[in-house]
Amino acid sequence: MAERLTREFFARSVHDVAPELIGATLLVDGVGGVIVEVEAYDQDDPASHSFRGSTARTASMFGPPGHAYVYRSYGIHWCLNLVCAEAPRAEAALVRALEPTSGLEEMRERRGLEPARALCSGPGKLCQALGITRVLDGCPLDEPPFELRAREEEAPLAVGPRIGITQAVEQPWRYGLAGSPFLSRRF
DNA sequence: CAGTGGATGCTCT
DNA sequence: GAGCATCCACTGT
Repeated sequence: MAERLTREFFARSVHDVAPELIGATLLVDGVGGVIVEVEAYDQDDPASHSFRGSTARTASMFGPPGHAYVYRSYGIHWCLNLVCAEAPRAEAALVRALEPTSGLEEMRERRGLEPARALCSGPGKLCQALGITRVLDGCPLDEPPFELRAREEEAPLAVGPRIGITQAVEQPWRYGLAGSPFLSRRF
């Protein structure tokens, strides 16, 4: 059985943690799958929510590592981040896509009938499929309802620029499982 | 296919 | 009151 990811794993630079998350398993109440795409955001990054300091919305990104930072995007979607680095650093990895492996029926109930490759292929989609909302903002990742397990083997990485941002567009801080059909977009 | 625009709510200026 | 770390439906090839 793969090792559980604890606070110590996340208490490092997001630029070290993010690529190691590819291939890890993320479950919420037993529903989820294998992480195939993440993006790194650090505090010196104009595209990061932590760039302009702590606010009510971003407080959990400034909290201890190994916790969730959940925010609403475009008024409609929820997005899940895994908080990295020790305070006062504020870094996080945005989980952008999963390969669904567990609880497919529940995901389809939440998102409607879809092929497996479309259930979690985007940050808003996977939060809907896993039932992630603001309720989980600030919750520890090593306790229920979360279950987070390390990858069993090193994963072939794809790297590229991040998606949907207007600042620091050129930084290659998007990581994916090379060749996976479950990505939000091809690299 | 690719490209466009609407929905929607909350934060910050 | 603008602007979003998005998604989907709709258009036109």
